[in-house]
Amino acid sequence: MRHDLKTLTILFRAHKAMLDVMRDDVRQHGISVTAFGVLEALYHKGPLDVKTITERVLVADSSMSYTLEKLGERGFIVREKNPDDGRGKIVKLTSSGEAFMAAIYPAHHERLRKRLDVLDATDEATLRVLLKRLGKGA
Amino acid sequence: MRHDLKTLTILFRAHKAMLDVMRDDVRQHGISVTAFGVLEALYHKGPLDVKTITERVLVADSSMSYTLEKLGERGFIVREKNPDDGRGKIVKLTSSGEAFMAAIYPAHHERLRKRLDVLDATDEATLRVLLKRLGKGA
DNA sequence: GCATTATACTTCGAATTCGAATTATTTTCC
DNA sequence: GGAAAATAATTCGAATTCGAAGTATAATGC
Repeated sequence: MRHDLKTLTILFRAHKAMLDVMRDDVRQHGISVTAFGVLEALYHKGPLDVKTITERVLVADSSMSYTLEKLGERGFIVREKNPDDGRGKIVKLTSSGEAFMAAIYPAHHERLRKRLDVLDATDEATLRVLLKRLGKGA
Repeated sequence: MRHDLKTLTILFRAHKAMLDVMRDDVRQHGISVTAFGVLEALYHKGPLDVKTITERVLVADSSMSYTLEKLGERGFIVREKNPDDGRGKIVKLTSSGEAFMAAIYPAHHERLRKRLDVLDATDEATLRVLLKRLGKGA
């Protein structure tokens, strides 16, 4: 019990379960989970630089460039030079991207939230504490 | 606190943290996390059919075929027809695969286990219970 | 026992991922 | 104030991923 890695297996399984819900959901709208994550960040936080988005969405820098390119082609975002730091870019939702999220986000949120509701409020809070500790590492 | 999806963010972050530890570790041995997962299953459980491995390793069937092909090319596994079910195959470690795992597994295990040790035994047990509930879903 | 349906696995093509190298800009610090 | 190191983002090629379709075999039900 104390020195096996079963906890990891269970963590990965829970992650996969939630990821699959997300994937099934966003795929109907022709978008990847990563791309959705980008739109979601912008939808909730407003314009952000690429670095900040990447930190939130947890992919490699190069994957983020790819994803932003795709979202740009689709007309959901634009990238502008950051006036405060010439190295960076600011990413914004277009009105089309905004409309897209307004249309699909509520149902998406609802579906995931329902899934989380297998835990009561206390358990959910406990889970957060423990996972945070694990995520931070040493 | 009760109807946001922050718990998901934290879950994904913890998952990513552990995955990155795994990736850094196994990449030094020129192997992917998925391929390592296959070898690990076989190393601990003995010969298994493809379906069983896929359930443990959590990838699409087609990804498993790809991974097994690669592991075969590398001489770490063989696939044999399942005598009890003509549709299936039994996957076995070769002696080379066995030796590979014997060489690298202990340090890998140790590294991950250390990471889990940020939680004490009680917390780890609690985490398992909660994650299991989440993984099962409705 | 034969047709239907389900299951195990593979193949295929396209999308996404990563890591390493590159470019451009900013920060550090002497 | 200029060289060296750090940071932001992109490009590139290769590896891995997925989902859909295909093949082969087994189980089901009539």
